Amino acid sequence: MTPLSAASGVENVLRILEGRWKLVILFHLFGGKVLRFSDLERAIPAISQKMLIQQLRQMEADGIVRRIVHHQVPPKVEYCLTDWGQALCPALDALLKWAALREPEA
Amino acid sequence: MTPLSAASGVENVLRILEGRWKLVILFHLFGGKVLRFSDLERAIPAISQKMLIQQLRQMEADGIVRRIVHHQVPPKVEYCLTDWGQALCPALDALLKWAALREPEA
DNA sequence: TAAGGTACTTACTTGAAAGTAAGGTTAGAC
DNA sequence: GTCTAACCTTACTTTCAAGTAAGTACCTTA
Repeated sequence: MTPLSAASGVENVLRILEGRWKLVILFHLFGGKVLRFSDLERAIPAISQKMLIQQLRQMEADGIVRRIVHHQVPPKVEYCLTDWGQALCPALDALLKWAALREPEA
Repeated sequence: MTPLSAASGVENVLRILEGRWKLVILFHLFGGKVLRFSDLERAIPAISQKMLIQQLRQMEADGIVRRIVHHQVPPKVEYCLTDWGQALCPALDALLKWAALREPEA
């Protein structure tokens, strides 16, 4: 395993997490929660509809979010994490623990 | 711990890793290696001097890289990871393991 | 004296991500 | 008949990281 291959493996992971709003969305869905589009809008007031859907679509394409459409009028669409998405939790925890290791600066 | 505070904790970590070249540099320095500026240039041929130094400076400011200046002519400057920087290794491993969990697509 | 090695700086350009604002579809409620 | 709710789409602008290219300082060696 060369430095470059290891780096690109991690880069692929970061690319999944890197959108401006993805982590916020992720943490709102952690724990098996199922939320409607409008629930997410309300939960994240600063996000625009365009960004919300853009991030959700990317996360869906990346396989961490599942989109459930109920064919109704008015529309009802729900979002939740896939199993793989849920499995991110411990890895993110490892990052937080690492951050906590930092020595307080002088 | 709200979804927003957890997300921003992780965002702070990602900000440290997010530069275009930081992970490559990081993996070149993992394992206690000490490299000169020119060693890194040679190890990462695609990087420009400007980017190399920019990323190194940011990593130094973030506390994951240590810069050692030897006052000589021609100049000699060495870079290595801080203890905290080394401690990133298991956390990045957790991300790689998560990536490996992904089910092969149908 | 001039050529070269090392570690930078500086000025300018480019491109992708994010933000802003407005429009579109559908069907039942009034 | 037009209003509203819910979930988007589209067009345009802004911002910021990254890329390119050239220059600088310093002493040494030929």
